[in-house]
Amino acid sequence: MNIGEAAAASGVSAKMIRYYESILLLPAAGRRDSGYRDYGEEDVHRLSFVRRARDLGFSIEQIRSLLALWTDTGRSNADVRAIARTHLREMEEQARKLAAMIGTLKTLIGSCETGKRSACPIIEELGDHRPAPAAPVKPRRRAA
Amino acid sequence: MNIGEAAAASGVSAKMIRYYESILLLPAAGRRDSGYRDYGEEDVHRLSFVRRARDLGFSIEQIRSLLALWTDTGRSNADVRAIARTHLREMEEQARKLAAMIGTLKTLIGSCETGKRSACPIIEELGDHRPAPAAPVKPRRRAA
DNA sequence: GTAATCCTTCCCATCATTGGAAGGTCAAGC
DNA sequence: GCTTGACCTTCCAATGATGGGAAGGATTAC
Repeated sequence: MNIGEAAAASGVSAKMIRYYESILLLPAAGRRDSGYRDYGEEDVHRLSFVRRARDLGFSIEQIRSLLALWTDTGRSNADVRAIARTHLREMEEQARKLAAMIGTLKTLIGSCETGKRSACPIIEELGDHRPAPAAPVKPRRRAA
Repeated sequence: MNIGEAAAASGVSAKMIRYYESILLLPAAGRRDSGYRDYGEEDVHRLSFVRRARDLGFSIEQIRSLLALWTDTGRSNADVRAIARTHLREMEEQARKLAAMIGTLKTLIGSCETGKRSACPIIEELGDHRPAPAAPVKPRRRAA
């Protein structure tokens, strides 16, 4: 099958398939006389694997490792788990930060709701930390 | 003060300050005879505003709107809330997806933990949806 | 006066993905 | 046959936000 069909079958766009091939995430596809790339069951299978991994938020480099483990029949589950755990920690950290941002925003929106005109804390909070020397300013040799 | 000091005072890197100016997020800074950019209290204030908004995950375009509202003394709290709420919804959606991914990954890691060699579900799940004709592959003439 | 540190502009890289242009190929209808 | 249009090819560029670095001028501490 050609790249368009492989794309439809795997859920990875043709653009992305070519890109993945170019960065050597995927082996170079076979070619027909016309120059068209030719894909088989196995290829679609691998593409689907990549698609699922991307959906789970794995980076290309992580997927590269996972693919190697997948292909390598001698891989150990421990190796796979290690990659997954690392990624899990990253995602949990990301979730933590996101939750904090959401909390702050909710608070601000809530206060703004009840506040009167021109006292919206979203604006005030963002802008009015004036006394802020804020950052560890290395004095530079005087100036200002 | 020059750009380095403004950067330290606001928490926005000099690189970013120049970038923000180039995309017209910030007004062009005044220049000294030397060509150096010159910043004052007001500028640092605005930079801090941007910094805080970025920390809350607002996009540059959203910050552009917020800055306009901030500058505009006639702005209404409702406008500000609208932007904040939109952003909040986006973040909550993002958090939802992230939580789902984390849940899936945790399950996979957990199963892998107890599973025996070469039966790691992380690999199996990702790859073994083999019976997959997977997608409705109509003979030809289809888009991805 | 000199050396160190700042500043300036400009270009490049990232990460994953999409868009488009220019041109070749395939499968169908007439 | 020939046309049509969907498909494929490669290459180049852009996105968003940021960082890295080069080349050269300005400022400042000593």
